[in-house]
Amino acid sequence: MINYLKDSFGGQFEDSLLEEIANVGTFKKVSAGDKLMDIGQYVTSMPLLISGAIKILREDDDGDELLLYFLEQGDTCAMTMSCCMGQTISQIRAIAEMDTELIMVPVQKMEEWTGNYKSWRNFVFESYHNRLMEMLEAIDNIAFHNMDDRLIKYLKEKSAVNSNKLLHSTHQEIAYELHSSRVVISRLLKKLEKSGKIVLHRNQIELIDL
Amino acid sequence: MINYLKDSFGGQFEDSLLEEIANVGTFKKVSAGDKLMDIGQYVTSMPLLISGAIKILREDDDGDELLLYFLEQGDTCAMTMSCCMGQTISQIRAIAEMDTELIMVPVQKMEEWTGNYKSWRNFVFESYHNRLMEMLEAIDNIAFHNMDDRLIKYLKEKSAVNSNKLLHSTHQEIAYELHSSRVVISRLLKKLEKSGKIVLHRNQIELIDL
DNA sequence: CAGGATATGTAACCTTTGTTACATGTTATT
DNA sequence: AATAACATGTAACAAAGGTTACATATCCTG
Repeated sequence: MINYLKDSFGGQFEDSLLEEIANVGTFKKVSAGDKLMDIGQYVTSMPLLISGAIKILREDDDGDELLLYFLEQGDTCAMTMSCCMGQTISQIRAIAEMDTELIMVPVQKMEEWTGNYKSWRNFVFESYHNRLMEMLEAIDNIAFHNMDDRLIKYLKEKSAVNSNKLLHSTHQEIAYELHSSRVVISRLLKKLEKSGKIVLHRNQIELIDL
Repeated sequence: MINYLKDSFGGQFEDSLLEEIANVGTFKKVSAGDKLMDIGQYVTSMPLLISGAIKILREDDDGDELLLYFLEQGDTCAMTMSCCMGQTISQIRAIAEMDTELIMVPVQKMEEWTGNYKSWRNFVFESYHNRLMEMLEAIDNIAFHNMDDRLIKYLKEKSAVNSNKLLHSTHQEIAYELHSSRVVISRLLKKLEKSGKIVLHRNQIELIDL
């Protein structure tokens, strides 16, 4: 486990902290689509991402979803930390975007390290910072941009996270994550295809020139 | 100054920390409408709110605004902290909602206290938590609710922050903060008036039964 | 008090997005 | 191969919100 840790977090944590994490943390593998956390659940450990990616979603009262951002290697979930500290329930849903490896650290340790390790403190603050920035970006997207722009951005991000120009998504799935409807997404995708920016297949979207 | 501090933060900080804050902090009074921070500015001190309220806004490339949330007594600006730590520029605009008193603390101290005072650490984390939750709420508003609901919520919040059922706002101002247009806001306000929930005057809106 | 600036009311129209309905095509199951 | 389940394409329509234009009312200032 210590090697995994060094690969993903070695630059920023002292060896003694890496050892501590390795001692109390548990290694975990999840498959694409697995639900790691849901709205209303209590949070008892925080994840450190070794590989893969996790998508973070918000849901409204009617069960409609909205993709907020992705977590990737070296990230952690600021929401989790936030909830741990306040002993409150999760406000977000976390779903593995692909097969993902992570290390789960019990929340008690988190508090302890925050007092003892400056590097951990910085990591936690930086993590909060990153999440706040991603939330701002999410707000920019929905407040200031039309669905066609949001769709393009979504496709690009999905492609980047998966390191693949070929996306395995249905129109319905995209509609869920953008909080829109399937018909609207199909319409806009078709427009993008007609302008030569993508090619549509069943269950797949090929990014050509976005 | 120490007395102001005790009133607003006494419950959570040790006396020794309160004294330190009083020593290095500078007391500041701002008037309603004053701009405390703008997008792109460097951040060199963090504000602790003693009284009044500050509204936090996001702006897009075209200069259109969106109200994110209010800061009130006992709050601080997580964005500021976030920016201080990372030495980055502000991503938000802060404008005094009313006459406001605050204590400005130099950012260097902030880092130091984070190591030395557990109560300060908790305050910082709690602050991050609160801001993340408010950002989520802002996202819920714009993503999941129509303009009429958002307007009602806006009026209620504004009323609560100002402790006043009579709001001194023009339709144009409201349109800015909700990122809409004056005509739309006038239309919706008129609808609310017709259903007996508010009464409209020039420069003023009276909340009756929202 | 005349004239300009500001605030509001309202109609007509347009664009974007969402909804309903149905057709067609593809995949999986039996 | 027949059938069900799923994915996509598309038309027709509805609703929300944005835009333009103009009328009217109120306030401020010289």
